[in-house]
Amino acid sequence: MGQKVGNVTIRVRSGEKAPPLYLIEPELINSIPPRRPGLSELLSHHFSIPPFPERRRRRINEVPGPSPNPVQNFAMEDTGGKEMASAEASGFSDLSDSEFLDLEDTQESSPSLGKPGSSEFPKSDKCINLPKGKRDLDVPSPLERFNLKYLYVTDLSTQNWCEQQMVYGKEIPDFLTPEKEAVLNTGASIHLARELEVHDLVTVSVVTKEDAWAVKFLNILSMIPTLQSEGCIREFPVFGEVEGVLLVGVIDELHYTDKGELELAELKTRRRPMTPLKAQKRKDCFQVSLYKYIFDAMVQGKVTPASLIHHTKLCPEKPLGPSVLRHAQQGGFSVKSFGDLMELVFLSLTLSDLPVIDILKIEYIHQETAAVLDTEVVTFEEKEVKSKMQHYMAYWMGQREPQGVDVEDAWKCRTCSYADICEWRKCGGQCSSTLEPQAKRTR
DNA sequence: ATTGCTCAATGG
Repeated sequence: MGQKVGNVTIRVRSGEKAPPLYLIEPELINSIPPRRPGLSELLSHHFSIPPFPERRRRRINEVPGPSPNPVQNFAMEDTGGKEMASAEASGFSDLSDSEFLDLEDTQESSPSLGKPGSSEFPKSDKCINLPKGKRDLDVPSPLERFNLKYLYVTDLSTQNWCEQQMVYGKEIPDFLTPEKEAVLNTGASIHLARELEVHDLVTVSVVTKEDAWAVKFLNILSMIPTLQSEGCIREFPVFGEVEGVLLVGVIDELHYTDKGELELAELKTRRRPMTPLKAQKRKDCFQVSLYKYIFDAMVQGKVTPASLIHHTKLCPEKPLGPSVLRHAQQGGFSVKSFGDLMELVFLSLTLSDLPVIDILKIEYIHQETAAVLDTEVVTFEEKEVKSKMQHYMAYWMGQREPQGVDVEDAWKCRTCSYADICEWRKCGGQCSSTLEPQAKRTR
């Protein structure tokens, strides 16, 4: 059950000596160029580059599945796994509570991140009278119901597309048509190829959650200097508290422009050579806006180790696993515990003279031809983004029921796996069965 | 789906 042993990927700058072990789906192997040329060249080869035998690996946790993986197998340290499991099961352990006493710092230093009243994390069952949002305390919030300690950025952008669909996706595993799956795989493959243009990937076996996060931290530590020396970095991890909920994500690409502005570039690949619809753009704009919001908070010191620990229930004292430790030392970081590394990341983020993100750019390209279909430069509207986030988080905190799409967006249901069972649709879209008749839309 | 019950994203 709880054994989370697995592998995660670490980003290694090109030119390192560590023999790169690429984590690639077998079917993606052909898409990996031998000398990492640009995307267009890659695509022109129609994914027919000879495979690299040593790269034959799947991307992530290889464990489950009928056929035993030839490559991996992390020695499964049961102790680690079970410790975690029990810690998680208890939800809010007294132990972790005691470590959050200095959370005031977080709050004080983060006026814009997390709203004022957000110190009211569900403190065990002590929050008998939660005034806000008239939430029924007998009913667990969606966050609790799904056992989520944090959300992904893409959870929120999916929520922007259709909240009801996102909810169904959490409840029921999505059923994808082969066509849809192929589109997603191609998209993932293109993104992977682009990532490999700027760095190699190496596997690191992890035993604990702390290890997995440590790898994320190592990636941040190695990417910041690259970025600051005018390099382009891809797949930069971000995390931070937003409206009382921890949001976790990965920025596609960051680089400085000729003018010295820090630009976020998000690539969206499309099956058909059409410009994206408004709804698609709206969702993608929201996604990159969230990235900026979180990244800015990180470099401004508003994302503290304490807040991360608070949400994730990670244990700073936990020693790093051998594999992770090896890579840390290889990177020149003299750290022993997970907490050490976390502090180092905090310092690196805040003391590297990283600016906030100046430009948000989204590029839509055709999967088959790599033709640019559209380029969107997003204006970051903080107020708007924030109010959207509040709206979405209100659902997660159990302060309101989920909503489906508005009538004019009903076309989205055409490709939705849950259309047949969708309660929102059954109610004719606007009426929400259990809610007061507030058919007014908020968007 | 690939795999989750947390190592996010892939697209419509």
